[in-house]
Amino acid sequence: MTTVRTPEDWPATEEQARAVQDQLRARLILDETGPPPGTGRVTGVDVAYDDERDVVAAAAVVLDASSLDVVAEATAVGRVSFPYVPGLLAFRELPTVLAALDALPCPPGLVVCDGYGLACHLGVLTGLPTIGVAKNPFTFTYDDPDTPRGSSSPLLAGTEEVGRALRTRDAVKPVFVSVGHRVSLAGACAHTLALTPGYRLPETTRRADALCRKALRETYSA
DNA sequence: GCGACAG
DNA sequence: ATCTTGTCGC
Repeated sequence: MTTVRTPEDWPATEEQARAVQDQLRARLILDETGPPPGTGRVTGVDVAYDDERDVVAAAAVVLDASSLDVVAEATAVGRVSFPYVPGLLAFRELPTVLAALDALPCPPGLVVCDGYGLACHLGVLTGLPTIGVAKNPFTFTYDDPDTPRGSSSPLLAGTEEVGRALRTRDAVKPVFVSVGHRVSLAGACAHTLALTPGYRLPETTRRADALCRKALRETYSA
């Protein structure tokens, strides 16, 4: 119910993919604050691969934003539709993620993605508010944030701030938060902190990661 | 030009 | 992402 999928969104070549991404960029909404952290629902999405068999499994796990309890979940399995090309991850991951989101019995609320452009791409395609939380800085640079949880520092592409390195646990490697669609960077960081009461990574991505791995396993045992 | 790089 | 054992620590 949230999917918008047209043929031109899923190009076969790198060149076409870049052209599609350039088109989608114009539809990004970056002037909204986003939903208040701790309210409504928050959904994590993730995918697991079996490159041997060319299979990809995606999961979407919906949490109550206040309690962080799981209120719904769905999975989808498909074929790998695009190679891993840094900068074009969305074309590899999103087809199956969209299928998993479609299979949910309720609206997902805010969606949390692993990685950078994924959240932007998914947000534009679905209209949903999205944010990105990555485990690595990719090609960007940053200075180490202060030790306490909640500290952050700019994530930079040259001099442009493209996100924040955000400490979610005292003295532990930060996560890398970026905006997706319809949520400010400050809002994305606030959501990330609300989703990390006990671990470095957001509960959304932890739950989605576990579920897509299980879905991939069960693809063979069932 | 080459290498590295989210997942 | 995935391949992979044990190990240190709360």
